[in-house]
Amino acid sequence: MGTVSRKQPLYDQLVDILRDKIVNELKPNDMLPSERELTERYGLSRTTVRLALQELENLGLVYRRHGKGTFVASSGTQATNLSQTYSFTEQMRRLGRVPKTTILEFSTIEANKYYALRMNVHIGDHLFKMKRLRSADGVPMMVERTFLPMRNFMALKREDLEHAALYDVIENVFHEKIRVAEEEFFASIARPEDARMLGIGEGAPVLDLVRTTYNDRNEVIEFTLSVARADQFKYKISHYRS
Amino acid sequence: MGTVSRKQPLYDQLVDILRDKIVNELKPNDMLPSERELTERYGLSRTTVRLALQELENLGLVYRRHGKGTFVASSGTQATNLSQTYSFTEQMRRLGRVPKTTILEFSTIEANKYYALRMNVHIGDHLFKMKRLRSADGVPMMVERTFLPMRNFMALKREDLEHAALYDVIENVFHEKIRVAEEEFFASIARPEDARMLGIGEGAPVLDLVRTTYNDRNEVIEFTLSVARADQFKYKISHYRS
DNA sequence: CAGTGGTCTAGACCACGCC
DNA sequence: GCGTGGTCTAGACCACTGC
Repeated sequence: MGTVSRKQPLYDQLVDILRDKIVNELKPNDMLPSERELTERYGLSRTTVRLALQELENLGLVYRRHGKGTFVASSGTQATNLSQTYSFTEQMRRLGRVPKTTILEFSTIEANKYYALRMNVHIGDHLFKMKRLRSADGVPMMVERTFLPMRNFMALKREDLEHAALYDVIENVFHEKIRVAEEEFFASIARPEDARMLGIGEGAPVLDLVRTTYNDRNEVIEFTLSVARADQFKYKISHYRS
Repeated sequence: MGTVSRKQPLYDQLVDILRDKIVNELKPNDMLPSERELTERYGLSRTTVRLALQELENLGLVYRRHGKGTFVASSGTQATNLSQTYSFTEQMRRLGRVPKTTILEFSTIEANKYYALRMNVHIGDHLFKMKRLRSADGVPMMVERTFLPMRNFMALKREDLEHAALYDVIENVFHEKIRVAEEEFFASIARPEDARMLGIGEGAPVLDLVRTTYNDRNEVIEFTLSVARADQFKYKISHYRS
């Protein structure tokens, strides 16, 4: 492929190249080069090019039209769009609020069947476990239970997290490159323990979130179960018709 | 492929075959036949088999593990990936469930300030208003309150919607081309009226959705407020680190 | 080691949109 | 007609898992 190395799959490298172009050079509804042109320009097979384009489509960055081409998706309106970022600290700063994180618990456990499956590790593998309360402008916003595989974060100490964002520690202290985070969420009602910490009533609506974060070798480096106050979190998504 | 016809792509037909097996014969964490075995059994190339498996993975029906195999995903509620969701009817069909829509109400109203703002029309403009109950396999799933601008759907009758999906009517009967749908959602708890219709308790968790649909001239052609059972809907998105 | 999914190639033909 | 994305083949080698 000439301009790229081989530590990542070729289609992933192409995703990065095109994502850069989309973000920095192109406008919504601009057309991308055709698949055959990308094939030629980067010396790839069409299969590989299409893999990359499909990933960009899954990410919502482009839409494809049979017979016409592949186009940059419109970013789908900003405002309270929480789907563009996944760091609580970053989100709150962007909204002009002052974030605060209180570490309620920090320990190590061994993965049971559930965690082994979700984090793609073996049963019995060691994990860091932490519980954190996140607030903004002094108002409790969400409770997070986070699990990290010890193999990647051997030297992690509670103090590391007292004054830095988790993602900063992951990237700057442990040099793990975060590539993608998958997030699932569904409505629920507050369990008593969570309700107390969030300052809401038992049975108040909450949004449950499950986040899995991968590094550039496709290993799970973070698994977090969050409970967020429903009155503080709203998501926004755009989908394109094909 | 022998056992199948050619009206659908081969990988889609394989999706149907495997989805049937998953739903009717297999249990969570059961292993599916290997890709090479499927290749041989159905006379397909591995590329086509992998396309089908990827679709099943996107639908949340299976998960894949490098070096081990492809397995049936657990959980009764399949995660619905927002970035590829279109209509309720299509979504349920893709999951192999039988969708049904009951029209509870059909009338016309004049837009008040709120609807005028959300739908980008003038106060007093005429709107169709309908309330629909959506079910899958006989289980109530969500209640939708939908508003359509009369200017685009003059001849719309209740009967049009009795046996066709709203989006089909919009596109095929009124020739409005849907370009994009924006969706906002947040956790809530069931209001008494909705709880009754959905067959859940008052105060049970629900997901509130607000959807705005645009045609290719960027006019709002649909505005819908939905209330979905939390135990039936789960959403999934991916974030990229840049 | 054998068996699994993951990546990749170099083609082919089909279906769609548009001039 | 021509350029676009959509489907599909028949291979190849790599990377991971588990015995």
